[in-house]
Amino acid sequence: MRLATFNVNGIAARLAGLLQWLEEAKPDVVALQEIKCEDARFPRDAFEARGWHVETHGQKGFNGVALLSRLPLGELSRGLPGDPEDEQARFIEASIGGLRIANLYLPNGNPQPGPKFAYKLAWMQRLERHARDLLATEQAVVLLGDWNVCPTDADVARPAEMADDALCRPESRAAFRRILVQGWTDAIRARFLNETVYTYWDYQAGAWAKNWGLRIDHLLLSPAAADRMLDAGIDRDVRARDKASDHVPVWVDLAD
DNA sequence: ATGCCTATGCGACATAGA
Repeated sequence: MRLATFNVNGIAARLAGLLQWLEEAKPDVVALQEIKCEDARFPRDAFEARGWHVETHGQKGFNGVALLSRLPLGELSRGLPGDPEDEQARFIEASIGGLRIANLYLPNGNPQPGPKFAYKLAWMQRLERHARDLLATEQAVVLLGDWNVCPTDADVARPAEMADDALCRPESRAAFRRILVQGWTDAIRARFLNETVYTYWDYQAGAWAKNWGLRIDHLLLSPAAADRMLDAGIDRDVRARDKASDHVPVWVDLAD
């Protein structure tokens, strides 16, 4: 079973490219971030016509997440628990084929310091609590998405230039680490232990051509899920295509 | 030190991204 995460940076702008990648990569479940549309405007028909089950948690203009699945989705929940006042669409979770799949779009947090960074850290604190609850089920859980955190300097092409960025701040990294050490496996880092791999390249300054990237899209596996991991990868060639997102698809294969 | 690019919205610039 192949599970993937892909920040599409606008589903309307990315529909053709996403459909092409789905045909090539043949994932079973895809977690999308930054669909940038309300639920009613998500191009659900294009996916359903190709055999996908679709669930969305969108909002106008910004943010928004969705799950595509070959199998039906059950026990659906929208929004990260812990703050009923939070109106940003950044989280959707469902059960698919015996797995619990949680799709997140973690706040960017820039500029830092400031209210956006405070929101990021508060959101991560809520995520830490929810991640602990998910682990306590002892189910196979995959917590995947755009985390907007570079876990270490090994995940940043130009660490000196990024040192004060919200994606690299010690507070962001500590919050990520607090979740990781609960017992999650970072699938990509486990697969590429000592390799330099990125999942995002800025549109600006020729970042792709210079391989000035970041590793910010992560798949965290609960112990029961990690036991089933067969392979993981980053479809980096997608970044070179016309009308590409600034992120590329990142995936893991789990034994059935 | 800053902008570099891209997407969206009721749009002719502003905001957000990372």
